[in-house]
Parts: sequence; C-alpha cells; structure tokens
Amino acid sequence: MDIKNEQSTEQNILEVAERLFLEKGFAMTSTTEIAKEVGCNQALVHYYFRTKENLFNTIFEQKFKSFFQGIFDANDLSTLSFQDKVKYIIESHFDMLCKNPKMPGLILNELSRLPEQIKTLREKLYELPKRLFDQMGQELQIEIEQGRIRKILWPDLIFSMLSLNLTMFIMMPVLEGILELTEEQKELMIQHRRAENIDFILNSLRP
Amino acid sequence: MDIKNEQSTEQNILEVAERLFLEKGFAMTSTTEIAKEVGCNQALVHYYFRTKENLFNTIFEQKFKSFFQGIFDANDLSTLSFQDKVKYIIESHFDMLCKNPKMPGLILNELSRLPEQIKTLREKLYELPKRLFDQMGQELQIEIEQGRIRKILWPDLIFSMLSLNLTMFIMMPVLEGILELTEEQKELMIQHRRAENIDFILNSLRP
DNA sequence: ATTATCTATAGATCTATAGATAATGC
DNA sequence: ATTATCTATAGATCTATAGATAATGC
Repeated sequence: MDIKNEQSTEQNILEVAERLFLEKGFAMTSTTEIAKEVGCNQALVHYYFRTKENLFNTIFEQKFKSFFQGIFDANDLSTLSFQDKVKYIIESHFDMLCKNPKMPGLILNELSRLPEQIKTLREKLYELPKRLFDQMGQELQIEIEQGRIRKILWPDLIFSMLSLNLTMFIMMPVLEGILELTEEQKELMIQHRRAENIDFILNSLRP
Repeated sequence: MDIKNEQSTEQNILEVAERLFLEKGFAMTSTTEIAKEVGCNQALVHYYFRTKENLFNTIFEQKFKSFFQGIFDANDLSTLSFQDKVKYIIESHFDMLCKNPKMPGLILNELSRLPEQIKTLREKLYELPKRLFDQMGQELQIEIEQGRIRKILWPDLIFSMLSLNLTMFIMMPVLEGILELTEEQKELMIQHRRAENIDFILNSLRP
C-alpha cells in the first residue's frame, strides 16, 4: 500500500540499511531495526544478505567506490591555469562531500574493521590519482619557479585543501546541535564555506 | 601483583574505561570488557558506577571540560602582534589536540547523545571565549583597515585555523592504516603539519 | 517448483541487581 | 560494621538459522 513499495523488498532493505548505517554506524544498527523500518520481519534481512556484516559490506563497498572516484574523475583540466585547477579540485571535492555528507564519518568509524577496503583505498591512492597528482606537483614546481605561487609542497597543499572541505562536513552534526541551525542557515553556511575555502587557499598560494 | 595495582580499583576502572571509550566509543565498549582488562569481575564496575552510562558520563564530562578549557586559557596575549596571536592560538589548539588526539572523534560520535554537554558547550562557546573572540575580531578589523591583513571575517579565519588542526587528528587513524606509518613517521608528520598549518594560515592573511 | 515471507527459537552477548563472602578500619 | 569483591542470575537485546506457509512464474 505504501507508495514506495513498487521496488523490491531487497532494494528496500538496502536503502533503509544504508540510511541507518550512515546515521548510526555498524554497531548501533541492528537487523531488527532495519526490518522494522522496511516493514518486513527480521529473518528476511538475513534471507537476502545472510549476515549483517555482508549487508554492510555490500553497501559500504558501493558507496565507498563512488565516493572516491567522484573526487578526481579524469576531467581534462589541461586548459586551465594552475589556480583554476586548484579551484576545480576544491569545488568538486566539496560538492562530492555535499552529496555524501555522512560518508567521511562512516569511513572514519568503520574503516579500521575493513582490511579489504583499506587495501583498495591504498591502491587507489597510489594508482589512480597518481597521474593527476604527479602532474600537479610538477606544475606547482614550475609555478613556484616562475614566481606565480609561493613556495609550498604539493602534498601539503592538497592536504590543506581537503582539510578545509572535510572539517565542514565532519563537524556539521556538532555545529547543528550547538548552534541550533535551521536548514536554511545550514545551507547558507555550507555555501559560504565553499567559497571561503577556495578563497582561503588561493590567497595562501600568492607569491 | 601488578605493578600498577597500587591505585584503587575504582581508579583502575576509570582509567581502563577512559582508554576503551576513547578507542571504541560508548556502544562498542562493554562493562564486561572493562572488568576483564581491569582484572576484576563485571559486577564491580556497576558497584562503583551503577550504570555504564554513569561511568561514561563521569569520564566524558571531565575530559570534555579539560579539553575545551585547554584551548583558550586566559593567557595574556596583549603584547603580541595580531599575527603572533594567531600563531599562538593555532599552536595551543594543536598541542591540546596532541595531548588528546582521540577526543575529537569521541565528541563527534557521542555528543548527540548528551544534551547536557551540548548545553555546556554552547554556553562556553557564547561565554568564555567571547572576550577573546570579540577582541580578536576588532583587532582583525583594525589590521585590515591599516592594510596589514587582507579582508577576511574573524569567524571564517578561526574556522579555518581550527579546521586545519582538527583534520590532522581526525584523519590520523585512517592515514596510519592506509600509509602504514611507523611511530616516527607519524610523529614527524604531525610536527610537520603543526608548522605547515601556521605557515598556511599566516600566508593566507597577507594583504 | 521456486522464490519470498513468516514464526519460532537457539545461542551469544550485555546490563544490572541480589545476595553471599572476604577484607578492612575501628 | 563497613566496604570491597565475588557468584549467580534475570531480563533484554541481537544475530542467525530451521522449518512452515504464502506468492509467483512456468
């Protein structure tokens, strides 16, 4: 009778589980609770996914992949100036976080339990963005030599870029609680910081 | 027979519980586990603290207070230049995080459950540092007018300062897992970022 | 026939308490 | 006497599975 119930129960379970895992983490979410929210009985969750761990891994793996490939998809940035590349990276990283605001928290809390995902992440970190990163590192070197950017190491720069973006989303639940933000205020704040982060970074890079 | 067992069992419980709560959070730490590590039986944990919640709150409240008052203790900064004040704040914030590297994670994960602490934090945020913050805001305004610092809002500046410091410690568990850092590498990285954060901020503030 | 769903339950925790026993401070 | 510690256990979860029943696709 539910409007949503066009989709299969399996799909429903996945969606509810994803939401609950993101909200409360692995340990605090029970298959009983998932079943209750889906509107089926608890055994069914195990019928489809056998174990809670299985269910979690299925969801996490998928979210995890799309999360990271979102950061540096191979857009051609070669026509842009170095500053514009920096700006583009900050923006796409920030927007990716906007779409998955709870993922950093989940990764932080659960990654240590998941050696397989750690391996994946390590490989991705060494592999995929290496081209982009090596190239950016070299370009940065040239910019510095030509006096268009102050002396700074590429790893330090990228760390600062990601830091400023990340904190916004990691701290948001606490900020909301403390400052009692409305939805509009929150949205304003996020958009403000998006611009501010770019500004802050580019200003720091001036020679 | 243990060397440490000079102190009372109650103190032992507090110390073990603090470590476990910081490592694994409230939900993932059981009183059974605490008792096992202390070397007593599980009933004793409840004898001293009645409930697990009680035990957690006792520890959290204490850590929480010392954590936040560490940030802006009323040191007299009035003889310093604005840049040196900024540097001092970054340094003391960073060093406070060094001493309590797991606190941000715990606060992030558990604060939502604790309305009392949220209230405390809100009051502190409005109250205690208001003097320092208002003053810094005014000073910043003067610096900007006199052309010694580029145009920036004080809340944006303080947010960026704290962001860069925070991320270092929040991401450290993940970084350690991915990059397989040794203890020395980790220590080097932390000290490097301490300097880099100051550098990055001060460079961004140039007019 | 096969697949989806339900009921019932075993077995593993975990928290909290009651009640017995040991240790300690007068 | 009082305080600290232990044993035992009630009651509440929670995960996972076995086995019965309903729904669906040929």
